[in-house]
Amino acid sequence: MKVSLGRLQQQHDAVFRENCPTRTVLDHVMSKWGVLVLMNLTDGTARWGELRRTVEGISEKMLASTLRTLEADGLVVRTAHPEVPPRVDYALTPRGEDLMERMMPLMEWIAENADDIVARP
Amino acid sequence: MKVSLGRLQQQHDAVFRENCPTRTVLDHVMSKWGVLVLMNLTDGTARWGELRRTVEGISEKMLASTLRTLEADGLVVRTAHPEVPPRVDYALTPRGEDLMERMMPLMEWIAENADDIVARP
DNA sequence: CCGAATCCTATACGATACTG
DNA sequence: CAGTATCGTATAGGATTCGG
Repeated sequence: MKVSLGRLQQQHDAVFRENCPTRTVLDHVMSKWGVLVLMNLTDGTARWGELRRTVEGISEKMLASTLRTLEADGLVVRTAHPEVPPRVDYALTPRGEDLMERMMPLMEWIAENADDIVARP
Repeated sequence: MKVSLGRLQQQHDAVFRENCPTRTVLDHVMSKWGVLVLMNLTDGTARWGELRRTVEGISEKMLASTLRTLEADGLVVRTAHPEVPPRVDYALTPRGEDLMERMMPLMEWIAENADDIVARP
């Protein structure tokens, strides 16, 4: 079966040019930690420490940096509660949820096929 | 709207554990160059030099390494023609096409929203 | 509890040159 | 044409400490 590029095909040239904004978004969203953080927000709001534990292996530095990037992109929203001790939680924005709707089928496929792919001869 | 993790939800813990094969596949497939190479194979076979030009900005080293990884994962197949001068082309395997069917909607969304995301205040 | 700041390391990546 | 080999750099990323 042939998958068509459709209107992604730009002229008859490179698909995403070097300074195309798509490259930037791609690097944010498809980054090592970006995907995992987004995934862990698909089932609702999560606190900082929660993400820290749930996204196994992430360092505080990378969590902070990833969240800031995603927030700047308008995919994630940060809410700080004026309490002591401080409580901050993160959630997907509508745009973030929109994105994740397209990403979930992909993630499911990867989850289903990962064992086969990694364990090949 | 709420997007559910469905059967991706493993127990009630981390979504993809640290040594989960999914992490590996994720790093291959969602890598900076992996996506772009795969994209450029969705509309059919391409030769090495073709990819080199089409995937704008990729170095020979990264193209080679990316292709080898994707081939090892069984997502891309390499065909060398015994000619002079040599001709080699790359194409998606059935598994690769299967993957790209899930990835295309995501890429289309990103392409459509990239400008908005990058140009925010 | 939620981060920011600092320091340090590994490796991803690019540029170039070379070969069957 | 289709790569491999080598070298050098930039950046991602980890570990730790500190502050609000």
